[in-house]
Amino acid sequence: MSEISKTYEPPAIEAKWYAFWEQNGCFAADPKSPKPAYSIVIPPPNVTGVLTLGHVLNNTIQDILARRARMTGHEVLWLPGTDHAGIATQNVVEKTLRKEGAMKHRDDLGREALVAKIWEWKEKYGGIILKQLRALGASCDWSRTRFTMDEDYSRCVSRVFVDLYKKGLIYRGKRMVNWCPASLTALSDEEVIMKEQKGFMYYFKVEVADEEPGRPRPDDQPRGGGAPAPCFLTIATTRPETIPADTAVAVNPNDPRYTHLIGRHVYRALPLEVPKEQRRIPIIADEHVAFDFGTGVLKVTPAHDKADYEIGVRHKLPVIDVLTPDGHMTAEAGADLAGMERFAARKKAAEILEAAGALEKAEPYVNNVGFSERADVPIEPRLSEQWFLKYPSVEQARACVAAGSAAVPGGHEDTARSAANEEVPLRGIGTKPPGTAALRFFPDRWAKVYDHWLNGIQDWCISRQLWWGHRVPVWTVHTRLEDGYIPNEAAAGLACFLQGQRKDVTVILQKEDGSRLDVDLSLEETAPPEYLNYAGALTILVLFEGKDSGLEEDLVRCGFTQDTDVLDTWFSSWLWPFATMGWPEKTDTLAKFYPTTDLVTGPDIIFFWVARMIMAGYEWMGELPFKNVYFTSIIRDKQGRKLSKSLGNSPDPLDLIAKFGADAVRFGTMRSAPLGTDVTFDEKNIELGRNFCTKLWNAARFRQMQGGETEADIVPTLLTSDDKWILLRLDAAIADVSTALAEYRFSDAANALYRFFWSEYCDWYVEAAKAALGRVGVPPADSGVSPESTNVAADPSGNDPASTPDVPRETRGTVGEPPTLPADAGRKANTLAVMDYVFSHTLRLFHPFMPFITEELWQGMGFAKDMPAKQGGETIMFAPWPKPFTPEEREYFILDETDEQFANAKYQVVNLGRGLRRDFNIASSKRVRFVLKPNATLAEHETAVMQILLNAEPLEVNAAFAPTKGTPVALTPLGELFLPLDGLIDVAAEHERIGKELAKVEDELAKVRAKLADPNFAGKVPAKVLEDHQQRERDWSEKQAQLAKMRDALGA
RNA sequence: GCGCGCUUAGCUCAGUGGUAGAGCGCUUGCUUCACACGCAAGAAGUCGCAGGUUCGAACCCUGCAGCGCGCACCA
Repeated sequence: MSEISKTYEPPAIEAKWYAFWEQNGCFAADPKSPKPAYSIVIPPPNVTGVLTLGHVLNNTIQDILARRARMTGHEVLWLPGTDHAGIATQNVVEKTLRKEGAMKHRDDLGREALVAKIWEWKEKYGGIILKQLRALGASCDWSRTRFTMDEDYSRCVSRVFVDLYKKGLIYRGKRMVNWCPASLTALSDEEVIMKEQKGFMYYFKVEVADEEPGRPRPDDQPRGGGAPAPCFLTIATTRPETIPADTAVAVNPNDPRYTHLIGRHVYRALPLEVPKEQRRIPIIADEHVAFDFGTGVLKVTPAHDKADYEIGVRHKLPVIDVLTPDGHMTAEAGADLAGMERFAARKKAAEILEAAGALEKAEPYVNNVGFSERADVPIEPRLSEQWFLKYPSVEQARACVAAGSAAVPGGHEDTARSAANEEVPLRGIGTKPPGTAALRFFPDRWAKVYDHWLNGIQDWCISRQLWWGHRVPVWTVHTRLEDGYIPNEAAAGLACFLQGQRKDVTVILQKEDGSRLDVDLSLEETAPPEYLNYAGALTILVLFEGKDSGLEEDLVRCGFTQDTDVLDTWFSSWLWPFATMGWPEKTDTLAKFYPTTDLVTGPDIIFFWVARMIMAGYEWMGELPFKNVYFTSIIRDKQGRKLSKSLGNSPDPLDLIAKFGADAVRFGTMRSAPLGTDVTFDEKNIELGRNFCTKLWNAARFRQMQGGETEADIVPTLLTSDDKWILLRLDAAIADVSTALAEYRFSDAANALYRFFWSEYCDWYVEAAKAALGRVGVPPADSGVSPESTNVAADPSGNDPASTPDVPRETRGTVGEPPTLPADAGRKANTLAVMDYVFSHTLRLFHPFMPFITEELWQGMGFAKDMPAKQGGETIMFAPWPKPFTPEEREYFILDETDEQFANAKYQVVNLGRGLRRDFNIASSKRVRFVLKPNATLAEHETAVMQILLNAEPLEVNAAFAPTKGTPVALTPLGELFLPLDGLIDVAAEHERIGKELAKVEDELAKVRAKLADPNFAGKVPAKVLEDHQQRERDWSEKQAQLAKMRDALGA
């Protein structure tokens, strides 16, 4: 590290080390490795996507997990890749093509040409986000990058489709689905987002029909109290434009207002030009109708409402469709509305009703409307022919999830994680008995959400009317079966051949009603009676996995056509954990790395992806695809809004990396994103990360300036109280960070590191160490002795004041001015050794969070040289993860609480002295005389440390000090600390100052005494608490006595 | 409607029964020879409200209010 700049300059260093890691295969996962496996699959970002802060958060966490796992001796696979993201990608490319004028509508290009264009686009832009992940430092095994439309992957998709079809879980049917009029495709329930919409509730009346034979008109038949029955019914609706599609009016069978009308008819209000008699629709009774909503009369529109469709099925109502796929009115809606866009038509329909005198009122109304997740337009319930899946392995998926983090026993390293694999009793969720669950969610509250969803799932609509995606692998021909023969000989012949010769091809005969005809065509003569008995429409379906051009040609020649739909993107994503590892082959990779260890993803795709992956894992691998799921925070802006491109509140992470450095972005993000809560993005946090990198950099620079050998052995007998203090603080930090990481509390880990390094190591230890190091650049008094020769006559360590002999170099009581402070060579070397020890461990703790700067310093400071090649010698990536001291190590370094307490007492003296400075307006840069009247013997070294930290000149230690009346003084754990102010004494001011402090002390004393005086307290409190309070009482009262004495000494 | 979460310093948030914390911001003083992306010292909180449990509650329980989210929806 020559020519070290004052600030850390990331770009060159990041590029250098990333290339180094990649070139040296540091990210590569070896299935043959004897090390235990750790694996994680990336949630594949959209192939056309660019990096967002959400990705930064998510992938930094994954990288931290992966990097730490390498350091704890695991063979790590972090598998990267991208998702073809059907609708999103096709939208993006279509939009671009339209903008370029290459087409107006996708039909202008045609399916093949458009798909080719999207592939071109993918090749050109598909790698962007993966490159951006590299800039972040992600340690993915790039050689294994997968794409959900890779040939192998596509084969997996068609394979599971065929498998599910054979299992009878996939079926095609005409159903009400969520239709997106913008993307022109069906959507799954999960792709619909309910949003509150302001609109109107329209009340309109319809005339009850004039009578059929034998029935009186309603107004001829007064009920009960003699009030005439209405000849009009009033109906409330938010969608008047669908009136032309109404095929009934429904009331609750138990609603006394309307029971007498059930079975009669009304005249539908629209379209006006249709003769009245053709608008007659029945009044039916259905339990679904609520008494108290609207007027209690429901218009039934089977074509355009899910619930109405079901009513229609129950009552065998006709279906009239008045909406085109792209959301315009059809001719059936009537001349006034035909061709209009649906929302314009709504207004128009209301106007028509009003003009006709049928509209009673229109009240402002807020209701929830389903929106298409991608296109952000209201969806239409629409009756259409789609493919559906009955979810597989639902019961296992429900049984496997337990509550997470809270149940983790405290501990380091792998305790928490291995607990997940064992049958430890965990806090269960819902009805699950503890111990049966194998999968844990962090934070655990998502388990409930997951469970709730699984409880009520509906079949999954998996077909999409798009072109970009996996085409449904089903070829069909429609024919007939007559007298046991299929007239379409070519098709029959091919089907027969396939069923007999091609075990990899599934041939299914389907009857008109959708049921299967279970027949082996190759054994025609022994066909079962069912085959011979059935005559009628027949569909031959051919299913096979992967691509087979020869077979496809044959199928086309014989009149088969492939289904035109593609599959929902998630129908491929749910296979991600094993389809990326070579399934269905039994690969080494699967054997070693499946099931994966952790999954890190956003809670927004818990249903889309997580739940379905769990089912797929059980269904095809027989076990869970991962052991722990960490749900990331959602990042919001300062106004609490989600970050989004359209709002313009989404900073480009690449800009942030360029401005602050990748490590700063990573650290800042992690520090501010706690487990389980949303996080507000603030560039200040990234700035903090940058500042912290600079601090780390400079602390390293300071160490380098001291010279000396790197990582010399520590001589325990030479350790000062400061040395022992920092070693113990390091020990605590190692434990804290390790535990926090094991429990997925990344922000806690980052905070622990920040606090340790900045507030403890830099603020106290480095400053205190300057006493032992002497002045920078000035050779120690006995230079010439090599630093590692620790046997030279050295000052005994300062932790035993009583045994401190005369130290000739230093003047008694007053230490010389700092610039000439001499240092003992042995102690200096030992201090450097301690610094190196702390530094090398700290860098390792930091590495998962800040990979670049830690590698640079690891190599630059020479720590790598001292390690075995594969354990830190080549890169910090494989350096062993620090462990807390063993009891033996504690004993070896002679670490105990006394040293820690003494160091703390010393730092308290310093704090109090600095307080005096402040109170008397003495600049911290000005060296002033302090006098400590000690309450015990102090070693020279300890005095020197306090002198440096106080910036005192001199710090006089004088047990017999007799201050001028009014000299400012502070009570410290090591004695009275005076700040003599020659000639500037203000007795009154000092009197007031002490009076204030005394008041504070007396206040505290009163509080603790009140507690102790309460007989309930002493009687019921645990012994430890009682002792603490008693000690507090003693401390406060001692301080009170001293302060009172000081005040009295000042006189009135 | 059901469920979940949040409410602590000006801001963002830690804090699972025993003396209220951090970062940012603010105030004051410092070009102290690693670092002004820094150092030092400060000011600043009836811990959302009301009850309860307890010797003791920011913390546990109950209720309420406000904010956010998810699920289900009645046209």
